[in-house]
Amino acid sequence: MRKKKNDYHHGNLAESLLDAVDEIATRFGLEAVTLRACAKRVGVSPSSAFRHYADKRSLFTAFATKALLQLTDAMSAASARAEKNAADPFQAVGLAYIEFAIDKPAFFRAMWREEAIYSNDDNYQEAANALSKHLTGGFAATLKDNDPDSFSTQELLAWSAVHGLANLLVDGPIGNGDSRKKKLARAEEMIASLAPALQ
Amino acid sequence: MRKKKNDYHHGNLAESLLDAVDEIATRFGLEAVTLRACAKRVGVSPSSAFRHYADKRSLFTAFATKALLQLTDAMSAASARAEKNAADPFQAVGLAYIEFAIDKPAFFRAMWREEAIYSNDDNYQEAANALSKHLTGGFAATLKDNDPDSFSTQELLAWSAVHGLANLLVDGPIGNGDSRKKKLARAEEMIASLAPALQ
DNA sequence: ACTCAATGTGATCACTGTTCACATATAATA
DNA sequence: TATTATATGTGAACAGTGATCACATTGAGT
Repeated sequence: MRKKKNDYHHGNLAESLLDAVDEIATRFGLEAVTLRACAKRVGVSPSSAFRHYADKRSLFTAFATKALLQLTDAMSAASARAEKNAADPFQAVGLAYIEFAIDKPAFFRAMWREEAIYSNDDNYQEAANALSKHLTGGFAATLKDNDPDSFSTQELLAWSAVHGLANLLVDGPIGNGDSRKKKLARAEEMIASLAPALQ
Repeated sequence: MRKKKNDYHHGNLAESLLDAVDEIATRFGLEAVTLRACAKRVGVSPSSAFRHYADKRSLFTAFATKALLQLTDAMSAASARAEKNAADPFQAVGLAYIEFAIDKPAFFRAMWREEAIYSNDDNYQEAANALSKHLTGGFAATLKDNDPDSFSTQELLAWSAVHGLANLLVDGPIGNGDSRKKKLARAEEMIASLAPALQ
């Protein structure tokens, strides 16, 4: 969204660049995301990006941070919805996690890519901690939880299973040709089968 | 290993380049792996790499393939060892998977990086299938298995949990400062806790 | 109306993957 | 053994990349 008259100042470049990352990554893959391509897509000169991000890695860090926040929101929403519907909350939250990975693979891929981001960035860590807290708090308050500040074995198992399937679906040999619906059905099965280990 | 007298022909460039990828990725991360850096490390001109790999992505594909083979071997070995020692075979195989991820993060990261490899490459697919077969065959013959050609829910759960924890350890917020021993202990706990879901 | 900090530009740099004509070594053949 | 053919390595180039910096343009606060 540029202003009408004066194109010189964009007005919302920092955020728009993140959108550009999303669009390019979604269409051509994260590897194809180029600072110049993002700038061009936003309609701005390449060097202008550096007024908002120190370097490419910083841009990716902001993108990953956004991903963490979105996922946290999705889990909260799923948890609330399940509570209202008296549905199984762990099933709902776990499914939301995998749904996010399937629907927004660019965000999901960027989220934990240690090598492409500054994982000690303040905003990033804050978002990561918020997500972790969601999980150590009993996987979004769906599991019994003794110590809210560290992962119990069961919390770790729950996260690992969900995170693992999400990864296998996005970047692995599982469900390659399958429809979204089928993938989610598969995920639902898997999560359900986990129940006996989460008593 | 160069010949002594005539440096002109390297003799084993294709394989040596893969070693260079490993070394550079292990030291500085996969993102830092550059064709020119690999060539320099091997002591050869940058363009010579193209006699053996069509492009950088092909080199990465070969590297990922090597990773798949190594992981398959490690799982086989663990399975055999467990059988000999009458130890729990699933525990052993799952732990071998995570051990591989911890000890060879460069290989583990490259293995399924859909966007950086040609995942339809013949050799890659063959190696991926070999690994999958290991798993659909009952997670390395440790789980009861009805259909060896597809993943049962339990097989999928087992792989997801192990794969997920491996990813969280390598590229995630779990066990960041922890020692190798502590990470493996954590993994062992998690795998053990999975047992009730694998009946 | 004027200043000044914030934001965008264009030229330029070193480095990257890639190509290609050419150089060199090994293997095959005569 | 001498000669050829094939495989392998080289050096100079190319366009595209992230990054820097002096400069241009703007809008907010005085």
